[in-house]
Amino acid sequence: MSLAGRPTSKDVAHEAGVSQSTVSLVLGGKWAGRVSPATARSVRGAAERLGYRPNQAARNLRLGTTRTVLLMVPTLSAPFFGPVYTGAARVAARHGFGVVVSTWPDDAVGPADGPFAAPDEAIDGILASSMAVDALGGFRDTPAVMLDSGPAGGPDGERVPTVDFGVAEGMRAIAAHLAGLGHRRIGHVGAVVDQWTFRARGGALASAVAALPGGVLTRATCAIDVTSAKEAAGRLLDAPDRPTALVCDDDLIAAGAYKAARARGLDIPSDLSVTGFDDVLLATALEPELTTVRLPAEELGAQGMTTLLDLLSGGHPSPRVLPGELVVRESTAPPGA
Amino acid sequence: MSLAGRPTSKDVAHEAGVSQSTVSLVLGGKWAGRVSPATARSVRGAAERLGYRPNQAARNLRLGTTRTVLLMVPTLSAPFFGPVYTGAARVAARHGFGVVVSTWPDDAVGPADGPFAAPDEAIDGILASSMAVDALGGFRDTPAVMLDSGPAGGPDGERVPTVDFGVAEGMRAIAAHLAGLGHRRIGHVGAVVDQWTFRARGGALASAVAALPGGVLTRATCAIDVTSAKEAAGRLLDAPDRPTALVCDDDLIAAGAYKAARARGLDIPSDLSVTGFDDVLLATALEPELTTVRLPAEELGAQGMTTLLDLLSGGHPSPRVLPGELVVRESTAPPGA
DNA sequence: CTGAAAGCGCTTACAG
DNA sequence: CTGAAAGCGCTTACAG
Repeated sequence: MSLAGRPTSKDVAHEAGVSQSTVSLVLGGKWAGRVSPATARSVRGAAERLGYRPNQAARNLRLGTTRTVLLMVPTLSAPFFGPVYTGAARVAARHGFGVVVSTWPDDAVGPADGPFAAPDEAIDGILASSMAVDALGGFRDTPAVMLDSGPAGGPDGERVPTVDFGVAEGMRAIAAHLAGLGHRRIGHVGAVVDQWTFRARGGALASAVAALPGGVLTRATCAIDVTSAKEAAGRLLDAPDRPTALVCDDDLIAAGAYKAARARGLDIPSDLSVTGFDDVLLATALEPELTTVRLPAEELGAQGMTTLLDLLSGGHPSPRVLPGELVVRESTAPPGA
Repeated sequence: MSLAGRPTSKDVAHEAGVSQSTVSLVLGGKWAGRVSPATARSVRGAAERLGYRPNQAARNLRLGTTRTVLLMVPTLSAPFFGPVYTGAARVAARHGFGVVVSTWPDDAVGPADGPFAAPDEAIDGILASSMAVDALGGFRDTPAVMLDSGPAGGPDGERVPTVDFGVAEGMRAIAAHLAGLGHRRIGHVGAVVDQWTFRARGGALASAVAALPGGVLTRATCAIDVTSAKEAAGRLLDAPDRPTALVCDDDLIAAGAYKAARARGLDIPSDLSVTGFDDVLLATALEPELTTVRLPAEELGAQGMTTLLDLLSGGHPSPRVLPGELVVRESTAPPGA
């Protein structure tokens, strides 16, 4: 065993009484028809006994790969992206890959290579989540998978594998829930963020309300923060024929809508129904607890990594869609209940 | 230039008309007195022109290091740890280090090596955040820095460098704020989590109230979730001589306290003052906005990584304490206001 | 002050 | 079916 304490393939070879090549073949799973089953077995046994783990640096050097994937997210401070990372890192680890994160645009060094600067480390692939259109500009040559960025994924309509949430379907579930309760005048508090998911949410809601007999949709937009959301929701509530339900693009926006309602003496849900989107921790911390659509964030990361690994090994993964789930809590009720 | 498109130190050597060794010496910053300034300058110029970036895999293989640090956190789903990672990764990247995350105990494979299983990848060091005592058991031989784990950091009282928040000081600020408002009967809704930070919070509050003339402290504990917190706060509010202020160990617990108060028809802050701890997004989403102590999570990660890097290069970093900041919002007022 | 050479631990043609 | 050898790109004694 090497002095540093960590056994190498040479040690395994010595222990098993074979050559280093044979060890590599067996442990790399490429021995079929090239090494006798008995030899293979003894190599495995030796590796096990020694607690051998291949040196990734050597492997990477030899293969010219890094076994590192870059996850690009808008921010890690929003509660949504922690789980995305967790899911991605979990499946990456199972395949001996590491995940480094870069946030955008915060950490971008400059616009030289497009929105993103080249990463410090060399990487094998990119997982880009919730990006604005064409954000991937500078990385045309690196295998990439786009998450939560729409089925058209990729700059210039190039085919990039995608994993998305079924947000339109989720929004339709909210609209149906509200319609079933008797709501007809719906207010949409939308996020002014240049991301596919918000366009999809807005579009789905508009169609659903248009298809509803007597349905009327009003709309105000805001940034995804409580103050801005409160102000936008207030505009909707102060209009004549105020809506009986406010559909918010995000749970945090719903928190702002709560404040706007309370400031006007409106009770939730008896005077006003409110819905969110995402189902983050906040949803059950609010009072009343928020009716919203749960988006499986960790699953997005996991499926995204699975897709990227497939792509890296030469596959042609097809687009995936992860359904959202309507979670009915206490913030919705029949109008004037 | 190598075929793959990425220049190597050989390419730089050729471009500058020197040997590979000289390139390595210059770019590694070890040329003082060994290479002439003129040569050094020309090497730098060549590297710049070619856009040379050293191959980390080769460097790691040669040096026997991985330039990878493991960040261990209880979970990435709590809003606190995303920023910790961000801060750590930011300073790591500046030094060519990557950060991999493992959550505990979720991802632990088994108790064979103590609470933590050996990581898949070889690593150079560990950053352990908010761990229970002795959680580091299995890693005695790896350089580690403990974050948010108390100044006594490390198993068996071994000296492990630490970075902590000034939570006692923060809790004293809350107590002083409440005392200044006129509160004497204080209820503590504490987290039943085996972490230093919560013991420190509880201890500091107990001392502060004990030192307050006429001060009376009651106490209930709960898990860090809204339902459990609501129940614990309720017990305090239902006791005779109910407290006029509830000091909560965490912002999420404060959200539960809000619910307990409302369920009893108590207005915040006129009937009851409530404080939180951490200042996560939730604090301003609640109504009224929460008075709390801001803990610089991203700074914790950044300082922790700085400390670990210092340790890895042979230094003896001394413990650091990051002060928290009292943020007074709308959830506190004089009793009976 | 500068260069030739060894070697980190792997994988993969190549030869037998 | 198995082994000897080359080489990935670095850093660091060592020789000059």
